[in-house]
Amino acid sequence: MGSKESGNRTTAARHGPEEISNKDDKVIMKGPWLEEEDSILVDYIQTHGEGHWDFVARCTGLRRTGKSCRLRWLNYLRPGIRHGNFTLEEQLKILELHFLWGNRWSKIAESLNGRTDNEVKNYWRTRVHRQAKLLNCDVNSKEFGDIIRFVLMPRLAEQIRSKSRESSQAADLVSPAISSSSSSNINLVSMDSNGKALIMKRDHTNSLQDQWPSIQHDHHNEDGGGDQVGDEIWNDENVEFLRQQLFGHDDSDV
DNA sequence: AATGCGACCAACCGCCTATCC
DNA sequence: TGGATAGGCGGTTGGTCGCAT
Repeated sequence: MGSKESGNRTTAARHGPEEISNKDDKVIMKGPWLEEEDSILVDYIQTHGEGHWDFVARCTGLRRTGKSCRLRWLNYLRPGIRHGNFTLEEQLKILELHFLWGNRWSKIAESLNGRTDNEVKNYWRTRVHRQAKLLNCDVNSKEFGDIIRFVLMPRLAEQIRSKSRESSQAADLVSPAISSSSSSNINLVSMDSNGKALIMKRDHTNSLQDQWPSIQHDHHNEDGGGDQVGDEIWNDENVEFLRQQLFGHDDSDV
């Protein structure tokens, strides 16, 4: 995901696991997993299947807790896991689904092929929180939620559409964003010819799905993904755009 | 070259729920 | 029915890296 480190990160190579005695005086390992531990776990699960994690930990002789084995498998070793940068579509989907479901990371992750809840959560807590801070907003505030839904998301949708057009791909991606559930009306957003957001009040009787069909992701990269360098929604251009929408002027000191 | 700082992310923690006995 | 246990999930921590100074 991040540009700083990616791929098969076995941190134990740099800083090994630590032995801890638990309350039963059994030694358990904590910290980064060793490659050897990984292969033991993978071998076991390929033979016996997932589940019964405490049993797995005991049977394999891994001095890990069942929980630790489960986490390592689900977040790292499981087949089909994709690491690397989120694509624009994935980032947009995260914003959309977070609006719908809140911090239901595992539920959101289910909708993103090969991504883990941990990755989605980390994305939200690093990127989104940071941008909220830069915009002087509380990430949980209605103000920030609105600016994401009514300004950033339609803008991204348009960017994705143009990109799809460019690459001659079908791109029936996103319809206008919808307001927070706390509001009695639903705000519909579109953009004027200058790219300025137009926020309109809507009747709340229209269903969410009617107004904003789900983003389609069939076309996204299945073979490793996250390779679209530069597909960062929080780029300078978009952040500046958000600032202008929020504060109505070019204020890069905010 | 050394240092400080922010970003990133793997792994752990603690709570909640489901299941079993 | 209720206690024990395992699994699942969201929140948090801490190590590492890259960049700025």
